This record gives sequence, structure tokens and C-alpha cells, in this order.
Amino acid sequence: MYKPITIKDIARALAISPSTVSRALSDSYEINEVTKKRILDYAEAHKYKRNPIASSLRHGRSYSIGVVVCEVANSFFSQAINGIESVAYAKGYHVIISQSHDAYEREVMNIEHLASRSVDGLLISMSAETTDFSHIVDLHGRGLPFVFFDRIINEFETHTVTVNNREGARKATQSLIDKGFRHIVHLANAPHLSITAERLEGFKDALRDNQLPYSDSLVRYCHHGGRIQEEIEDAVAYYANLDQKVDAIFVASDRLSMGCIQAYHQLQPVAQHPAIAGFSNSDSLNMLQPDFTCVRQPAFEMGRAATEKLIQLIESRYPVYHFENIVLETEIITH
Amino acid sequence: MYKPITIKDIARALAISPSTVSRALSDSYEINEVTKKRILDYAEAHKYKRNPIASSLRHGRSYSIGVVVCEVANSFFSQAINGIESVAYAKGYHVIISQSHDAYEREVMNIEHLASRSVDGLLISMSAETTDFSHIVDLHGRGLPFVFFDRIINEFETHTVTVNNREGARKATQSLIDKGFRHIVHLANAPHLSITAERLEGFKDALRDNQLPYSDSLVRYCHHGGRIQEEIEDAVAYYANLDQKVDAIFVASDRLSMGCIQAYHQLQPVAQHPAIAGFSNSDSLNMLQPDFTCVRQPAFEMGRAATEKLIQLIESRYPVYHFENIVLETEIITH
DNA sequence: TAAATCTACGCAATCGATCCCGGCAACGAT
DNA sequence: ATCGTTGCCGGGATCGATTGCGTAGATTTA
Repeated sequence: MYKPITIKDIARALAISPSTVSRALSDSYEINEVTKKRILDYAEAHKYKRNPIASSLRHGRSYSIGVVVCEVANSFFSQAINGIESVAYAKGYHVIISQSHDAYEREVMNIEHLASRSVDGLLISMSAETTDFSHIVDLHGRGLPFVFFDRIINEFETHTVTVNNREGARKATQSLIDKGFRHIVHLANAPHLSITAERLEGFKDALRDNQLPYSDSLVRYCHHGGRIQEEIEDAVAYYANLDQKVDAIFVASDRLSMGCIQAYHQLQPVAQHPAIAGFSNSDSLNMLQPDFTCVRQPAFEMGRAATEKLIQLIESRYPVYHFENIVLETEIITH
Repeated sequence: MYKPITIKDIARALAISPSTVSRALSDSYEINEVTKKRILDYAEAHKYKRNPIASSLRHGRSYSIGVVVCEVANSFFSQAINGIESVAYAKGYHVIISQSHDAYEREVMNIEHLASRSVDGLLISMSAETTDFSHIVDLHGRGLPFVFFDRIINEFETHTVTVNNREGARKATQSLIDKGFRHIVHLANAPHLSITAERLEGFKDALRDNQLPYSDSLVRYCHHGGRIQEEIEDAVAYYANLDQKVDAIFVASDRLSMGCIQAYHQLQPVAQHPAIAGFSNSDSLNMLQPDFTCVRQPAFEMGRAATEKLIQLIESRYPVYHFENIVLETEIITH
């Protein structure tokens, strides 16, 4: 069995105390340059690697942060994760990703798991199903720092990172209007998500700006965020049965867009499909559906910002009372 | 600052020794049922959570496994990760995912990072760029268990989990032939990947089976796995310049398929695009490109199998000398 | 009744790194 | 000559959980 070399081994080998070795390795000014060099050389020659577990125990910190998202197989989140990693690694933190699959139980389980002191903080984007926030209350009570991004909750005092969903939604809807469509409906995400309400407002804004009538009957919600194709098909069937022929749809996410396009494929020839615009960070959607107008979120930047804020919280020596709600702007890609 | 309750706290509160508490919590037979119940009740009432870090230090194990893939924003890998998680969580392991982005340096860095004793074992799918395996040799020398999946290396004595790439490639190519195409080329991944060679063989098999001529000029490699769109465009341009008009392409991965479709979109009207078939686990590709014939890998199962093998290695009390090369079958989806 | 066996628990060391206290020597200052 | 500094370094406790060993007291056996 392989046994890694420890500080004590070095100390014994060089006939000095472990304290000195530890200090030399952390480049303490208290250690003579000569001694330091001897230690460092020996350490390098024998491939000494600090045991992060022991170090964590001593410091009461794990130098890792947990990420809770609905799924990684999603352009937005995978880009956000890249942003998270870029900051985290630069600051010496591990990133532990966990997926809720938009299921409440899994979200609770994952947060519980991560929070039981194996991470120093959490980056959370709420699951679509979650309406009960007691697990988050728990976190708060436990004093574990966390930052929300994308799908946030406003009930908690902490940093949040989002985009201007309302304006993004307005722009997307406006682009459909600009193309001449007048009977525009909205395929929305789960109703309790923060982003859902905001995007709906933007949709209404655009209609109002153009003196188009709004009615709740224009909106269909997908309670599982499109995870169940049936809910999308139901929505599409509903649209098909409206008195007014739907000529365009503003869709809240790329998963929904994907499902929506597929549903229409099964239903009718492409020529009859309504136009679609919506939030999406998927390159492939654009690639394969060239006329698809989409609202891009600065996912990477959001990940970066959220992580910076989280690490700030983690490393803060004093309790933080001032929290920021960072709102970034979206970019619209039209064709 | 929040301070979690420890075993010592419980011991002090109940006026017993920490050892007893520890043993009670791990349900030792040496502890009286009455005492045990007192301790368990107190622990639950005060929400005691075992400190995994201290536990890890003591056991020399971290109960976490590292996953090194090129990227999570990839249907195959995200499905594989779901499989990995399902097994890992069930057996009490954390999963730490890291992405190489198909870059050699990042792969080395990530493996180094994970291996420095913060994980008990690694699940690795090689980066497209990697040709130097010394960092893996290092792992081996260090005695850290690892299992390869998908993109494997045969130079090492360990378990591997793959699919029958050759047969999958043959089937995909055959499906193109069945549709009447005769001038079929192959858009391949990075040449040093195990999957690349195997899929090429399958491609050749199909041509041979049908008395179609094979030549190396039919194959274009993407050294960065399609990460750089330009390399795909070059390949497509190359195909366009062949004497024989290319009427179908067998593509090695969904990322490449995506890029390929996009490249053709820029080049010529859809009607003139060659047919495409290839390896892909992407639902969206299928959704949006309904005539796309694809070879599905049992990604979830591969993740499961690899993780089970890895945990077996980790938990084995004796050195393991017998290694398995698990090969699963692919499924072809034609239209 | 004495000895052997159990039951149930405590003591103290351990995992590796870190850090609070000191301590000692050398040197300049008074 | 004595005191105060400064530079360098060691001892030992600590983080929290775990465990080999030991043992008091109860119970059983010879």
C-alpha cells in the first residue's frame, strides 16, 4: 500500500521539528533561508504533497464549494460552471457539482449532503419544483454562506446574481413583433421560479409597448421545466386549439424550446410552425434552427460573479450584513 | 460564527467518554442499548453531523471520487455522470467533477489536483490532446485506483469500460449504405484517442462488407475534437473538393456532427447537404435533425459500471491483479 | 468461594498539519 | 556586565473521530 510522505517524515529525515517544516513549507519569515531551502528541496525531491484533509481539519475549512443546479447537461449551466471553476480554481477551491434534476427531494438531499461540512459554501440555482424553502432556512441557521444565481429566492439575505430577465424577455418578444407576428404566446417555466415571473413581466411589457392585448390564456407553464415532454406537448396542443392561430412563441428556456420544436415536428410540417424566440445559451439550437432568435445570458460571467461573492463571504472575517443583487444584461441574437 | 456540535460536545453533555459516543453512533455492539439510545437521541435532537473531514483524516480516505472528462456540456458525458452519481451516492461517495476541455495541461492539472489525496480514486476519460501519459504513470506509481471509461488507454493495468465502438461505427456506416449512399467519408476525432481508431475500423468494416473502396483520403481528423470550429470547416471544405461528390458522412461524435451541420449550413442549401450518421447521445440533435441516424452509447450504464469497478478497487483489502475490460453494446437509431 | 468470562465503557494514541508559547543564542545597547 | 532584542526553531496542544487496549464490576462457571 502506498503511503504518502508527510511533514513528520521530512522532519525526521532532516532532524528538525515538524513545526519548522510546516513553517518552511508555508514560507514563513521565521525560518532561515538556508533551512527553508533544505526543506523545500527535500520536499520537492520526495514529491511531498500537503494532505488537504488534515489541513482542512485544522483550519475548519474544506476549501471546496458546492454547486447545486438542476442539471449540467444544459448549456446555460455548463457555461456557468465553467465560470465558477475559473474563479474557484484560481483561489484554491475545489468545486463539487450536484444536480437536483429539478426534483425537490434531490435538491434537499444534495444540499444536506454538501452542507454537512464538506463544503465551505454553496452556489445555488433553485430547482423548478421547490416551493418549500426550509432546507435553505437550515443553511442560513447553520451559518453556511451561500449565493443564489439565476433561479433565486428573495426571502433570504444573501448575494444574488441574475440577469435582467424582464428586459431580456421584452427584447425577445419585441423581436417577434418586429418580424410582424401579432399572435404571440408564451411558453413558461415552472411558475414559482423567480425567472418565470420576471420573464412573464417582460413578455407583458413588449405586448403593452405595442398595444397588443395580453391575457393569462396566452401563457402555459411547464411545472417540471420541460423535463417531461408531455407537458410541452400539452401546451402546444393547447396553442393549436386557440381561436386565434398562434404565429409566434416566446419560450422561457432552451430545454423548452427544444421540446417545443420537437412537439411541432410531430404535429405539422415545418412551414406551419410558429416562429420561436426565447432564452437560450445553446449553440446547437442556433446551429440547427438558424432562424431562432435567442436571448443569451452571460452564463460564464454569472458563474464568475457568484463565485467571487461566495468566496468573499467565506473568507470574510466579520459577519457580512450588506448583500448585493448583481444583475447582468442579456444579449439578443436575431436573424 | 456557527460552530457545529461534535462528539466531544455530546460526551460532555451526557457525562460519558467520546469513545462511547463514537461507538454508539456507529452502532457498536459494545455499547449498552440504553446508553446507545440516550446518545442517539441527543445527537438527533442537537442535529449532530459527523465531521467528514476528521473522519477522512482518521481513515485515510475521503469518500469521494474524482471524475475527469473533457466537458460536462456534452450529452454523453452528462449522462455518464448521472450514472456515476447514482452509484457513488448510493455507496456514500461524493463525486467531484473536473473538466479538461480536451486540453492536455488542464487534464494534468486536474488529475494532479484531485489526486493529491482529496479523492480515493479517479474515473478518467482521456482528453483528445493527450499523448503523453506520464501523469497517469504517476497515479499508478502512487497507488491511486483509477478506472478508464470511454476514451481509454491500454497501456495501464486497470479496469476499463467502453462500448463496442467498432461495431457501432460499422452499423452507422452500414445504415448510410443501406440508404443508398456510396461515397461516404468519415469525420474523425483526435487521432490518438482509443475511440477514434476503433470507430475507424468499424467504418472500414462496413465499406469492406459492401465492396466499397476505402482510402485514407476519406478520413479527416479533428485534433481538438471539434472544439475549434475551424478544423471542422477545413474538413468540410476538403470534402467539397474531392473528385467524387461526398453524399454521406459518418461522424465520430455529436460535437463534430453539430459543427459539421453548421459548416454545411454556411456553405450550401440544406438540400445539397450530405447525409450524416454518427455517434451521438444528444436528444436535441435528433430532435432538430430528424433524419440523423445515430449510434447511442449506454452512457448511464457505462458510468455505473465504471464507478462500481472503481469503488471495488478502492474498497478492496488486497491488491487487485485481475482487471476487466467491460465492453457494452451500442444501439442504433435510424429514421 | 475462587476463578473465569462478559459487559460496557474509559484512556490515550493516532491521523497530518498547524500554531500558540516559549526558549535559546547572539548581538548591540546602556 | 547586564538587559533587551531579534532571529530561529522546538514542544506540545489542537482540530474531530476512531480504535486498540485495559479494566471495573457483574455474571457465570468450576
